[in-house]
Amino acid sequence: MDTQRQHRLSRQRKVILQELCKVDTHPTADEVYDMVRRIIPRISLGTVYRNLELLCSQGLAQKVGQAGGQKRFDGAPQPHAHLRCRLCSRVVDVDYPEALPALPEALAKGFEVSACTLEFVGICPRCKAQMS
Amino acid sequence: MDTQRQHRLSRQRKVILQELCKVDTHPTADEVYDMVRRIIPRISLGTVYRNLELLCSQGLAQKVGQAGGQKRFDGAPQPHAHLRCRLCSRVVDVDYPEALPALPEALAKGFEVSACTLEFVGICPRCKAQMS
DNA sequence: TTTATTACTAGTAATAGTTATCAATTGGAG
DNA sequence: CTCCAATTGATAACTATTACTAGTAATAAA
Repeated sequence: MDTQRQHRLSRQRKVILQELCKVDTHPTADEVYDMVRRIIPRISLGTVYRNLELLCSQGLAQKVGQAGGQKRFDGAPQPHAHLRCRLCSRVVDVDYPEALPALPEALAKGFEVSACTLEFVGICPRCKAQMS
Repeated sequence: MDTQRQHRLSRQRKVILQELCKVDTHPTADEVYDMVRRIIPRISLGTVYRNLELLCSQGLAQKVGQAGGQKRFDGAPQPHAHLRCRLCSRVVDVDYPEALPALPEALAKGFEVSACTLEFVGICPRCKAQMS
């Protein structure tokens, strides 16, 4: 564990976070790559991956999406519910009215719980139309 | 869409489902492969993947685990909450007391919602101990 | 029963997404 | 400015998963 390690705010890192926060489409790594390349044309895909991972570990972003599927990133750090399309994998935010549920200590099986994700799965309007 | 396609219950498929249902450890595809190989030594990994995928699509199993991470499979078809370790990726079941939350129609943004996953994320006891 | 058709399998090759490596560059503390 | 660890771009390597293929087994049709 290198908790000592310092981080710097490179131009690349700043732009990646800015662009990620601009959208609520939960882009994949290479969608972020495309967005950032419009500003820093010579940025490399590896840098994008590296920074998205770092931002997640710092709690400035989070990963969403299907287990096993391609990663998608969310620039909103506070927890909120998601709605995922079973067919096209698109993820959209949902304003879940109640607070996200908490887990009673007694059921946590010794885990130190720090977060909770709530995801609804279904078919999005676009895919539903295409199935006609 | 080949909704017409018939399915057969091959020995391989039957054993894969049986073995998956025996455990509550949410194994990865190649953990299932190891389990099944003790019974059908010459089974191929591709067959395991193919059948796990099919079982999920039939609602006889489900995928769990971290977005973007390695797939893990759960032989219990009814929805239930999970507890995932941030460090070792292990997933355990949790007896979440209340019914899983539902999403009001008005917030579904046109999605046809068919499922909901609730996952608590944290550090498992084993990893917590190792960090000392 | 034979024949035709379809689903399935093992084995293997191919793919896609992601991570690791490394020499060169850069941010930021002093 | 000077120095050095953090970071980068480029590319290679890796790993989980999927696709392909020829052969086999199950079911249906004749």
